[in-house]
Amino acid sequence: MGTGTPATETTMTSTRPTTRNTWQRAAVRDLLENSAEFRTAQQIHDLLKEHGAKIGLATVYRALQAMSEAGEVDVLRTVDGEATYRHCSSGHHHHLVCRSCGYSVEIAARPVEEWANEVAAANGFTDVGHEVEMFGLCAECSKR
Amino acid sequence: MGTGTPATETTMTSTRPTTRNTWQRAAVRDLLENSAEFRTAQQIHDLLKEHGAKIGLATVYRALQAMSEAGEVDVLRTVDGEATYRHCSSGHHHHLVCRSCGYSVEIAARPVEEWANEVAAANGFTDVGHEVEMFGLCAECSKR
DNA sequence: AGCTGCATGAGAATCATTATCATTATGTGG
DNA sequence: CCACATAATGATAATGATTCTCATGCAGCT
Ligand SMILES: [Zn+2]
Ligand SMILES: [Zn+2]
Ligand SMILES: [Zn+2]
Ligand SMILES: [Zn+2]
Repeated sequence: MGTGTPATETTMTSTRPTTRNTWQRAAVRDLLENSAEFRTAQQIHDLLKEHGAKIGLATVYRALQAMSEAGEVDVLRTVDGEATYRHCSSGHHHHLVCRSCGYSVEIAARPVEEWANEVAAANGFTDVGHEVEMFGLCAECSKR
Repeated sequence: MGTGTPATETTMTSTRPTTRNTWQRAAVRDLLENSAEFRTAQQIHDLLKEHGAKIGLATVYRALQAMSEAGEVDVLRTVDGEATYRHCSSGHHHHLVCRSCGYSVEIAARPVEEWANEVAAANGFTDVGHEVEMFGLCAECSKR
């Protein structure tokens, strides 16, 4: 996987990622950083509006896209294909998600990582990645 | 949630799922059983038409939906949320999929199953299931 | 303050999937 | 073999999420 490098060089002044700081993106980021649940773009949009933010839906989508490309958020698909986003710690990890309330826990899976690589190699595959997600009922939701 | 139970009882004769055998469904089933790749509904539709079958796209979707509910095929989502289908052996298993040609291999993961259960229990989760899929380049596609 | 260009927002446009609904044909029973 | 009840089909409209368009706005810099 290559790293996207914007090549907008004019002279030799600034080589910044040319990404601007708008309150809209900050709002999306803040909301995600204060939630332990996976949410859809539309849910996020609704929540922001409830908080009085006058932000467009397209902007939310763009912010989420940018953040996911930057590795700031993880994306999961619901059974019917909807994308859900959650702020996540950097680095490789997986999730244990409550299928009732959306609460999720990040989990490391050292043994699985190795197993995955072995299986891949044994089948002649290269450049292999994997997706491991677990769904269940959290302790809270189990008490019902 | 909940299990859909067709309640079309007339007298007390047959409680069959009242599912009819049409050549269209047979065609979809046949095509899938002769392929080791995950395909989208539209790809399947195209392939069928190329084979001279005069079948509607909606019918393909319905056939796939029925088959997946019956556990005859597995469904995977591409990164952009498209559903792909493949005929699969019955029983729990996972996949190693080529992200270039779609070729895939079924894999058992005994160790992973146990690991998953442990992690789930350790976090107080119940009724836990998991999704484990691996994506890479198959031996063939790697030679390029 | 003045510029430049990415970002925003409202709505149109896509695209996959589902719903309609009139028509066809499967499975059954006579 | 024929008639019937009805699930299945197919052409098309509808839905819903995500992306694109483009005129206007604003962040970053001089
Ligand atoms: Zn919960
Ligand atoms: Zn991993
Ligand atoms: Zn391949
Ligand atoms: Zn498993």
